[in-house]
Amino acid sequence: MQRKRGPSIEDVAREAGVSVATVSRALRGLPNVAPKTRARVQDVAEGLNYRADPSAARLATGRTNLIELATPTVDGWYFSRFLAGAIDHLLANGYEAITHPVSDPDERERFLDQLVQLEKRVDGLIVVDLNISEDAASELWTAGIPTVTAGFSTERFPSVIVDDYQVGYIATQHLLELGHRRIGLISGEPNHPLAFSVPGLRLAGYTAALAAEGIPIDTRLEKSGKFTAPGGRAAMERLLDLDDPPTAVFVMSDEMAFGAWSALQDRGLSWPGDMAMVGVDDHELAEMVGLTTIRLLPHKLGATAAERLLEMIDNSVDGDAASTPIRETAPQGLELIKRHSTISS
Amino acid sequence: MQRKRGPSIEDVAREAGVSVATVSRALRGLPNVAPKTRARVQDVAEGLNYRADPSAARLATGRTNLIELATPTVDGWYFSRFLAGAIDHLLANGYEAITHPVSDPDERERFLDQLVQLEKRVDGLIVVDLNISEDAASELWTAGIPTVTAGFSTERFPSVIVDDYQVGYIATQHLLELGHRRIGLISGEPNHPLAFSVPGLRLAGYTAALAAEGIPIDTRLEKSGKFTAPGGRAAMERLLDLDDPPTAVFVMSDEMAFGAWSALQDRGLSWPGDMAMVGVDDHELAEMVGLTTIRLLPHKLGATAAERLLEMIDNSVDGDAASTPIRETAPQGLELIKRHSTISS
DNA sequence: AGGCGAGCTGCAAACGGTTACATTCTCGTC
DNA sequence: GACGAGAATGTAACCGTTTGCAGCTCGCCT
Repeated sequence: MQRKRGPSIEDVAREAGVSVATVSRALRGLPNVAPKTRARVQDVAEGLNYRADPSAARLATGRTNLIELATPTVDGWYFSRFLAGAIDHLLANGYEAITHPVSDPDERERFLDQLVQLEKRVDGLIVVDLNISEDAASELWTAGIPTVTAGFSTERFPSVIVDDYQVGYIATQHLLELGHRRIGLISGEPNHPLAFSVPGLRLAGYTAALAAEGIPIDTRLEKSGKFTAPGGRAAMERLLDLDDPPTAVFVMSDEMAFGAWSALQDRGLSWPGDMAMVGVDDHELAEMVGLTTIRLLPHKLGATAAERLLEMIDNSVDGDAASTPIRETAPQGLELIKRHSTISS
Repeated sequence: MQRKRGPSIEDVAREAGVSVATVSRALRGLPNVAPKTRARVQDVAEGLNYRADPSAARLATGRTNLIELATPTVDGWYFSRFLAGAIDHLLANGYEAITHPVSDPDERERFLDQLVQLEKRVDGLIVVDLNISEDAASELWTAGIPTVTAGFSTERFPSVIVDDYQVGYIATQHLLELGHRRIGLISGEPNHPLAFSVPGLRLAGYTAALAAEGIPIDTRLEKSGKFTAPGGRAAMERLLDLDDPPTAVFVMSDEMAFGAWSALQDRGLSWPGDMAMVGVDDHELAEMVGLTTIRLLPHKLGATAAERLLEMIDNSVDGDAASTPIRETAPQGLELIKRHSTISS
């Protein structure tokens, strides 16, 4: 039960009175085609409503012009912007993007198992925050799948990462500079099966900043939850329920921070007086509610990742001269945006 | 300069001592293959690290197992959730999703021009809120590209839509019932080049609800801006700058409403006393700030659109018996979620 | 006039699967 | 032991491009 097939290159060739080779060359804009021939071929193709079948071209060339983008979700604030940045860049360079959310542990398992299946399906792969093991990376490598990772890095592939340790450090240091000494932490799930390293690194930065001031770590001030507003809200409630709540808190994402903020509201508390807060991301709404945060610009990160990937693909064409993998850290730098959640107006 | 090619089906056939046809059948799980033969083939394939080339299969079968998803953006709250819902459904049914953001007018022009190019590239298309003309739809139809539209509808293709007229009506009616008589409107760009019909329909509902109460329309109370928080904020500021601002406002999206809310905050105003507000979407944060809103569940809409598309594809296989296109309105109904932005606690 | 190279074009072999149709087994049955 | 049906397998055409190589045509130079 085949789909109806349209005209093929052969039909165009016949109609135009040339060979299929010439049609192919003419339509793809290759040189060595007489201008009038090209024009005639184009006219015929137009008239016949001819459209080349990419599957056939892919089979012949071995290139698909498809890039796979794997992210934990497609609808989180951070990831959707990362995707937007990456896709824009890909589209501008003649590639199409296959987006592949890998949310729960099961899916992740399946995804990792079948990673290498991507071999002939796509020209390249961008993996965001889904830490793949070095073993899996090796498989990808030997399978010859150009890959760029974001949010984590492997031995052989280029990566685009945020210095999450610095994120934690800078945020915490800011609170310390304001005189806070009891600083809480609202973390994304640290040992989530997706095992992305972001929470761990930010925690390390937070811890180090405290240690640098000689402040003992009190793990009761560390709460975690999902990387969402409700997650942040629940975590903040648990902090507020403590006998001796912190005076400030570092929240690992703005969305969590919004949730945390609403927990404050519910109890009639406000920032920065009752609780200073710094988030991460610089969500559009952060400015609206006056949340101090660290700007990450995921859109730009995505674009950079795509850029690196395309470079990698271009280079792998001539000679497998795979130079040392670039680990590109926060191409845009980290910017702390100070607002009312830490500094009273 | 070809990419390195892996083992082909022929290599497997030789090694396993069978024909390529048998390998093909064995690996795809077709019947009429002796169990032991199948096992041997699988072993050999495994040992050789064989992976079928989808391009070849696509060429032979004419099916790509690819679906294109075109949306105005990939990172808006509504669209990213729509995509998530659609992609989940597609993935679960063996399809991959190509996401294609079409944001600015130029891109839209290009997209519409090349719509028909999708013919042999994908098995189906979902177009969200990018009103395509009936002409373009006809082209798609004659090109035989199974399509489902969302957010708008065309003559021949199934569509999944929200009753945006009702959205406007219900929201406004709610405000009327609370006794408001001067009700403002904060709209998404009504004559945005993307020309999606959402703002227009919601406006019509708003207008009708007012008319039903015999309230004259005051267009000075209608402001519009981008479908974002800053857009909503700016619009609200212009409303507040009026000599005689409204006592309530219907805002066409929650994100805009958040911006509008922050404009209130800036002036020391609060809802529902100074300004009652109802939004649309039921964004996660709506609950946190207590925003009354109309729940849309884009995730479910996306899933439904994908479902309809796959049905359409399955049906078009046997007989072109294209039954009358289904126009499916808000499969989940419209729910008004009442919160503090309209009803004091 | 003959030679030569550049510019165009064509031929035909891949690329790697799928599948209609033909062929060969394998048994149970009479 | 011949027969026949159905299961298992093989043969080969086909899907629609790309591209290396060869051949042809001209104009220009000597």
